[in-house]
Amino acid sequence: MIQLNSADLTCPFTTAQKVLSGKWSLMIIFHLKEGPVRFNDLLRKFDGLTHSSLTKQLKQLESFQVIHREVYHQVPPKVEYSLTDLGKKLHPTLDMLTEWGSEYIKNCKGIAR
Amino acid sequence: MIQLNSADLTCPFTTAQKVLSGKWSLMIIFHLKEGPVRFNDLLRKFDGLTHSSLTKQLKQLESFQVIHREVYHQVPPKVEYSLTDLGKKLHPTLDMLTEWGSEYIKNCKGIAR
DNA sequence: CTGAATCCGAATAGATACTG
DNA sequence: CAGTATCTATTCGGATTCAG
Repeated sequence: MIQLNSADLTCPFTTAQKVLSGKWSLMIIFHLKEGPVRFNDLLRKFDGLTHSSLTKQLKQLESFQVIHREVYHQVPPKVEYSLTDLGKKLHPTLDMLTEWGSEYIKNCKGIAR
Repeated sequence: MIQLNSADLTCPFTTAQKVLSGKWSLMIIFHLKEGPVRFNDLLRKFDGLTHSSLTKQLKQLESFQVIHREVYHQVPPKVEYSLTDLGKKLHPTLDMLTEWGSEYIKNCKGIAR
Protein backbone atom coordinates (compact mmCIF):
# COMPACT_ATOMS: atom_id res chain seq x y z
CA MET A 1 0.00 0.00 0.00
CA ILE A 2 1.16 3.52 -0.74
CA GLN A 3 2.40 5.38 2.30
CA LEU A 4 3.08 9.03 2.86
CA ASN A 5 6.46 9.45 4.47
CA SER A 6 7.73 12.64 5.98
CA ALA A 7 9.79 13.44 2.89
CA ASP A 8 6.60 13.41 0.81
CA LEU A 9 4.98 15.90 3.12
CA THR A 10 7.54 18.42 1.95
CA CYS A 11 5.85 18.83 -1.40
CA PRO A 12 2.15 19.55 -1.89
CA PHE A 13 2.21 17.90 -5.31
CA THR A 14 3.73 14.68 -4.09
CA THR A 15 1.11 14.58 -1.41
CA ALA A 16 -1.74 15.20 -3.82
CA GLN A 17 -0.34 12.81 -6.39
CA LYS A 18 -0.13 9.94 -3.92
CA VAL A 19 -3.52 10.55 -2.35
CA LEU A 20 -5.27 10.71 -5.71
CA SER A 21 -3.23 8.09 -7.54
CA GLY A 22 -5.63 5.16 -7.39
CA LYS A 23 -7.50 4.32 -10.55
CA TRP A 24 -10.85 4.86 -8.80
CA SER A 25 -9.93 7.37 -6.09
CA LEU A 26 -11.28 10.43 -7.83
CA MET A 27 -14.59 8.79 -8.61
CA ILE A 28 -15.00 7.34 -5.14
CA ILE A 29 -14.42 10.70 -3.51
CA PHE A 30 -16.81 12.28 -5.96
CA HIS A 31 -19.55 9.80 -5.17
CA LEU A 32 -19.21 10.41 -1.45
CA LYS A 33 -19.95 14.09 -1.89
CA GLU A 34 -23.60 13.77 -1.03
CA GLY A 35 -23.08 11.85 2.19
CA PRO A 36 -22.29 8.41 3.61
CA VAL A 37 -22.59 5.43 1.27
CA ARG A 38 -22.51 1.74 2.03
CA PHE A 39 -19.98 -0.62 0.55
CA ASN A 40 -22.22 -2.42 -1.88
CA ASP A 41 -24.00 0.73 -2.96
CA LEU A 42 -20.63 2.17 -3.85
CA LEU A 43 -19.64 -0.99 -5.65
CA ARG A 44 -22.72 -0.90 -7.82
CA LYS A 45 -22.02 2.62 -9.00
CA PHE A 46 -18.91 1.69 -10.91
CA ASP A 47 -18.63 -0.48 -13.93
CA GLY A 48 -15.52 -2.60 -13.96
CA LEU A 49 -14.64 -2.05 -10.34
CA THR A 50 -14.37 -5.32 -8.47
CA HIS A 51 -15.16 -6.15 -4.88
CA SER A 52 -11.58 -6.59 -3.78
CA SER A 53 -10.28 -3.60 -5.68
CA LEU A 54 -12.84 -1.39 -3.97
CA THR A 55 -11.81 -2.75 -0.59
CA LYS A 56 -8.19 -1.88 -1.26
CA GLN A 57 -8.98 1.58 -2.54
CA LEU A 58 -11.14 2.37 0.46
CA LYS A 59 -8.49 1.22 2.89
CA GLN A 60 -5.97 3.31 1.02
CA LEU A 61 -8.11 6.43 1.17
CA GLU A 62 -8.90 5.76 4.79
CA SER A 63 -5.21 5.57 5.61
CA PHE A 64 -4.81 8.98 3.99
CA GLN A 65 -7.59 10.24 6.25
CA VAL A 66 -9.60 11.38 3.26
CA ILE A 67 -12.54 9.12 4.00
CA HIS A 68 -14.04 7.81 7.20
CA ARG A 69 -15.22 4.25 7.86
CA GLU A 70 -18.16 3.79 10.19
CA VAL A 71 -18.99 0.26 11.28
CA TYR A 72 -22.44 -0.62 12.57
CA HIS A 73 -22.28 -3.74 14.66
CA GLN A 74 -25.35 -5.57 13.52
CA VAL A 75 -26.37 -8.56 11.50
CA PRO A 76 -26.04 -8.34 8.60
CA PRO A 77 -23.06 -6.01 8.94
CA LYS A 78 -23.34 -2.46 7.75
CA VAL A 79 -20.44 -0.18 6.95
CA GLU A 80 -20.72 3.36 5.74
CA TYR A 81 -18.06 5.44 4.08
CA SER A 82 -18.01 9.21 4.18
CA LEU A 83 -15.61 12.06 3.55
CA THR A 84 -13.53 13.50 6.35
CA ASP A 85 -13.08 17.26 6.63
CA LEU A 86 -9.91 16.86 4.67
CA GLY A 87 -11.80 14.96 2.02
CA LYS A 88 -14.54 17.54 1.85
CA LYS A 89 -11.97 20.22 1.17
CA LEU A 90 -11.28 18.44 -2.10
CA HIS A 91 -14.70 19.33 -3.48
CA PRO A 92 -13.79 22.56 -5.24
CA THR A 93 -10.71 20.94 -6.72
CA LEU A 94 -12.73 17.97 -7.92
CA ASP A 95 -15.24 20.29 -9.49
CA MET A 96 -12.48 22.06 -11.40
CA LEU A 97 -11.03 18.74 -12.48
CA THR A 98 -14.41 17.65 -13.77
CA GLU A 99 -14.71 20.86 -15.70
CA TRP A 100 -11.26 20.42 -17.15
CA GLY A 101 -11.97 16.81 -18.01
CA SER A 102 -15.13 17.80 -19.85
CA GLU A 103 -13.25 20.53 -21.68
CA TYR A 104 -10.60 18.01 -22.59
CA ILE A 105 -13.16 15.60 -23.94
CA LYS A 106 -14.73 18.31 -26.05
CA ASN A 107 -11.43 19.43 -27.54
CA CYS A 108 -9.65 16.15 -27.95
CA LYS A 109 -11.79 13.75 -29.86
CA GLY A 110 -8.72 13.33 -32.03
CA ILE A 111 -6.59 11.94 -29.22
CA ALA A 112 -8.44 8.72 -28.62
CA ARG A 113 -7.69 5.65 -30.63
CA MET B 1 2.34 3.89 -22.36
CA ILE B 2 -1.05 4.90 -21.09
CA GLN B 3 -3.56 5.62 -23.82
CA LEU B 4 -6.90 7.34 -23.75
CA ASN B 5 -9.44 5.26 -25.56
CA SER B 6 -12.86 6.43 -26.55
CA ALA B 7 -14.46 4.69 -23.58
CA ASP B 8 -12.30 6.75 -21.24
CA LEU B 9 -13.47 9.94 -22.88
CA THR B 10 -16.91 9.19 -21.51
CA CYS B 11 -15.87 10.13 -17.99
CA PRO B 12 -14.13 13.37 -17.01
CA PHE B 13 -12.55 11.69 -13.99
CA THR B 14 -11.07 8.84 -15.94
CA THR B 15 -9.63 11.34 -18.33
CA ALA B 16 -8.16 13.48 -15.58
CA GLN B 17 -6.90 10.48 -13.65
CA LYS B 18 -5.01 9.10 -16.63
CA VAL B 19 -3.55 12.39 -17.71
CA LEU B 20 -2.29 13.25 -14.24
CA SER B 21 -1.34 9.76 -13.12
CA GLY B 22 2.42 9.92 -13.62
CA LYS B 23 4.54 10.31 -10.52
CA TRP B 24 6.03 13.57 -11.81
CA SER B 25 3.24 14.85 -14.08
CA LEU B 26 1.84 17.39 -11.69
CA MET B 27 5.22 18.86 -10.91
CA ILE B 28 6.28 18.97 -14.53
CA ILE B 29 3.14 20.81 -15.54
CA PHE B 30 3.59 23.15 -12.62
CA HIS B 31 7.15 23.98 -13.61
CA LEU B 32 6.13 24.79 -17.15
CA LYS B 33 3.73 27.47 -15.98
CA GLU B 34 6.18 30.32 -16.52
CA GLY B 35 7.04 29.37 -20.10
CA PRO B 36 9.11 26.98 -22.22
CA VAL B 37 11.85 25.00 -20.47
CA ARG B 38 14.63 22.89 -21.94
CA PHE B 39 15.02 19.22 -21.17
CA ASN B 40 18.04 19.45 -18.94
CA ASP B 41 16.78 22.52 -17.11
CA LEU B 42 13.66 20.58 -16.28
CA LEU B 43 15.69 17.58 -15.20
CA ARG B 44 17.74 19.67 -12.81
CA LYS B 45 14.67 21.00 -11.06
CA PHE B 46 13.66 17.66 -9.62
CA ASP B 47 15.49 15.61 -7.09
CA GLY B 48 15.21 11.92 -7.75
CA LEU B 49 13.86 12.23 -11.27
CA THR B 50 16.06 10.41 -13.73
CA HIS B 51 16.88 11.17 -17.32
CA SER B 52 14.90 8.32 -18.76
CA SER B 53 11.91 8.75 -16.49
CA LEU B 54 11.63 12.37 -17.55
CA THR B 55 11.78 11.36 -21.19
CA LYS B 56 8.92 8.94 -20.70
CA GLN B 57 6.80 11.37 -18.72
CA LEU B 58 7.24 14.10 -21.30
CA LYS B 59 6.28 11.79 -24.14
CA GLN B 60 3.27 10.70 -22.15
CA LEU B 61 2.14 14.25 -21.50
CA GLU B 62 2.82 15.16 -25.09
CA SER B 63 0.62 12.32 -26.27
CA PHE B 64 -2.14 13.70 -24.10
CA GLN B 65 -1.62 17.06 -25.80
CA VAL B 66 -1.01 18.73 -22.48
CA ILE B 67 2.51 19.84 -23.36
CA HIS B 68 4.15 20.86 -26.61
CA ARG B 69 7.58 19.79 -27.82
CA GLU B 70 9.54 22.26 -29.91
CA VAL B 71 12.72 21.04 -31.56
CA TYR B 72 15.42 23.46 -32.67
CA HIS B 73 17.57 21.86 -35.31
CA GLN B 74 21.00 22.92 -34.24
CA VAL B 75 24.15 21.47 -32.74
CA PRO B 76 24.04 20.81 -29.91
CA PRO B 77 20.34 19.94 -30.08
CA LYS B 78 17.87 22.10 -28.25
CA VAL B 79 14.35 21.06 -27.28
CA GLU B 80 11.87 23.17 -25.42
CA TYR B 81 8.77 21.99 -23.65
CA SER B 82 5.78 24.21 -23.01
CA LEU B 83 2.14 23.90 -22.07
CA THR B 84 -0.53 23.66 -24.72
CA ASP B 85 -3.76 25.59 -24.31
CA LEU B 86 -5.23 22.50 -22.77
CA GLY B 87 -2.32 22.34 -20.36
CA LYS B 88 -2.65 25.99 -19.46
CA LYS B 89 -6.24 25.42 -18.51
CA LEU B 90 -4.98 23.20 -15.73
CA HIS B 91 -3.43 26.14 -13.90
CA PRO B 92 -6.34 26.99 -11.62
CA THR B 93 -6.85 23.33 -10.78
CA LEU B 94 -3.18 22.91 -10.01
CA ASP B 95 -3.29 25.95 -7.78
CA MET B 96 -6.19 24.47 -5.85
CA LEU B 97 -4.40 21.16 -5.57
CA THR B 98 -1.34 22.90 -4.18
CA GLU B 99 -3.47 24.67 -1.67
CA TRP B 100 -5.12 21.43 -0.66
CA GLY B 101 -1.78 19.68 -0.44
CA SER B 102 -0.45 22.39 1.83
CA GLU B 103 -3.54 22.18 3.97
CA TYR B 104 -3.12 18.44 4.13
CA ILE B 105 0.49 18.77 5.22
CA LYS B 106 -0.47 21.19 7.94
CA ASN B 107 -3.23 18.99 9.33
CA CYS B 108 -1.71 15.59 8.89
CA LYS B 109 1.66 15.46 10.49
CA GLY B 110 0.30 12.42 12.26
CA ILE B 111 -0.18 10.47 9.04
CA ALA B 112 3.45 10.16 8.02
CA ARG B 113 5.56 7.39 9.42
C1' DC C 1 22.16 17.88 -25.39
C1' DT C 2 18.45 14.92 -26.11
C1' DG C 3 16.62 10.58 -26.50
C1' DA C 4 15.88 5.40 -27.77
C1' DA C 5 16.22 0.47 -26.17
C1' DT C 6 16.43 -2.98 -22.75
C1' DC C 7 16.02 -5.04 -18.48
C1' DC C 8 14.56 -5.39 -13.68
C1' DG C 9 11.96 -4.82 -9.31
C1' DA C 10 8.09 -2.90 -7.20
C1' DA C 11 3.51 -1.78 -7.25
C1' DT C 12 -1.36 -2.43 -9.15
C1' DA C 13 -5.58 -4.24 -10.59
C1' DG C 14 -8.37 -7.90 -10.94
C1' DA C 15 -9.99 -12.98 -10.42
C1' DT C 16 -11.19 -16.32 -7.29
C1' DA C 17 -12.19 -18.62 -3.13
C1' DC C 18 -13.13 -18.37 1.78
C1' DT C 19 -15.03 -16.10 6.49
C1' DG C 20 -17.94 -13.88 10.45
C1' DC D 1 -23.14 -7.67 3.89
C1' DA D 2 -18.55 -6.71 4.13
C1' DG D 3 -14.75 -8.15 4.24
C1' DT D 4 -9.74 -11.28 3.96
C1' DA D 5 -6.22 -14.06 1.51
C1' DT D 6 -3.87 -15.53 -2.38
C1' DC D 7 -2.50 -15.64 -7.02
C1' DT D 8 -1.52 -13.66 -11.62
C1' DA D 9 -0.88 -10.32 -15.33
C1' DT D 10 0.27 -5.98 -16.37
C1' DT D 11 2.21 -1.55 -15.67
C1' DC D 12 5.60 1.77 -14.11
C1' DG D 13 9.60 3.83 -12.54
C1' DG D 14 14.38 3.67 -12.56
C1' DA D 15 19.24 2.04 -13.95
C1' DT D 16 22.06 1.32 -17.66
C1' DT D 17 23.76 1.49 -22.12
C1' DC D 18 23.95 3.17 -26.79
C1' DA D 19 23.07 6.87 -30.59
C1' DG D 20 22.13 11.16 -33.48
